[in-house]
Amino acid sequence: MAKGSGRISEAVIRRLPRYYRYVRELMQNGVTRVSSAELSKRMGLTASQIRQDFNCFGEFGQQGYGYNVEELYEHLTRILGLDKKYHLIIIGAGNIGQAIANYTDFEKEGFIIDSLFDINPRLIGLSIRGIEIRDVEQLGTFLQDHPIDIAVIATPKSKAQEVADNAVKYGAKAIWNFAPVDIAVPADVAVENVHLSDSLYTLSFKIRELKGE
Amino acid sequence: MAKGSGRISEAVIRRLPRYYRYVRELMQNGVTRVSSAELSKRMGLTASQIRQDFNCFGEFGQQGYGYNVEELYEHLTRILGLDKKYHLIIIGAGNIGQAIANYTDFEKEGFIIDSLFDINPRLIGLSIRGIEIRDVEQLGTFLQDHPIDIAVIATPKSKAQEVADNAVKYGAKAIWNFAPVDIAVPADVAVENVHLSDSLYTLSFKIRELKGE
DNA sequence: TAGATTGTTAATCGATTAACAATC
DNA sequence: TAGATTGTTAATCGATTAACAATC
Repeated sequence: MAKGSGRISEAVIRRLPRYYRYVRELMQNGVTRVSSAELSKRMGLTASQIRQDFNCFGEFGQQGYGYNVEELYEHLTRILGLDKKYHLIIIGAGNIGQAIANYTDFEKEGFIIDSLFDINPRLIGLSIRGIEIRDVEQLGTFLQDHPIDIAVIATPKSKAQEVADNAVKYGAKAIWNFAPVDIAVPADVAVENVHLSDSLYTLSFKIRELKGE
Repeated sequence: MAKGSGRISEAVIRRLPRYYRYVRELMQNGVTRVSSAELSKRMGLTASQIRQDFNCFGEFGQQGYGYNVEELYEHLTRILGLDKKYHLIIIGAGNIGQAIANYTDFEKEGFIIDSLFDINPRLIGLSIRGIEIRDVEQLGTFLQDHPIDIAVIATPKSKAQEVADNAVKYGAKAIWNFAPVDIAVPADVAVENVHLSDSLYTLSFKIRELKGE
């Protein structure tokens, strides 16, 4: 099977952004080369695993040398699809929706927020960083004129599946869901469920566990 | 080895909050019993895995009957440590810090936010939902008088490790980190790194993958 | 060249799934 | 009782780690 064409396991996918972060950091610090052994020490993984992971996508290193940091960074950028631009909308302009809209780092990475949507008349018409909050009723009309890649779901859980379905119907290729419910999507749509409360509960679990109860 | 005392794998821990959510939903819908087969269909897991997972913590079911929903919910609540109260502080009162402070659901679950902290003089002295924003310089003094369980890190990444260290020094048992850097903590402290950008990058990865590129 | 480190195969480990006796 | 479904053991699968030949 040709490199880069095989199905990548979820475990590997989860590690990719971490590699990207660590290698970017090295690059920013002016480091020009790194071995899997050095990276393994920094990241708390085995060198073996790092080499296996990279080799899912190609041969990025050189025997006796290691990896060229800049090259590796470029590979990871491309693998993650971060060499492209993505158009987003945020559905739900409450706390989370606004926090994401205000977070400028995503835009620097090529994730462009085209609009927010909400059901609340007091919010509709306002802008966040110049991004207009529109009536969620206009979602379909808007998407017909402005094709998007990613719909961010930041509604209460009761509306989450419905607005996600709508976004998919109008061409969204991915759902980034912050509502505390698992969103179901067709097989050709990507979904990431970010469950903040789940994350918090694992902390209370671990606190209890560490206390030895 | 006695039930409930063995080391629980990370994979099981990640599924626990999901079980909790689904079982709570069943309970709220008035369902009184559920079999592992029914739950498996709803959650997209195998019935075998569900039974294995539950049996890490005890024997919650009954042959020929299944699981009593209310009992199972109580077990999961206790397992996750959600039968207790937790005191939190939020360090960094920017977008994410404020969004979390405004999110009232956590409080309902027993996670009490005692204070926010920031470095910005314009924010210090303000309140969010009655929770005061204090000068981050006062973190140590505050924690000496108000012991906390969880420190939420919502600072820029350059300050994240430093404020986490400080929180741990003054008795924090867990770190909930939203800064885009991996926080290191002693072995007796729990940590959850919530990397929103990592999550977003897996979406761009998957979009590319689904397109078959 | 000699030393270093990769890419890759083989071995190990752990997690998931299947099977089924126990029992409600 | 007969049917259903658990708890648990055994089998399978996949992911991680170890080892090492290839090679820079």
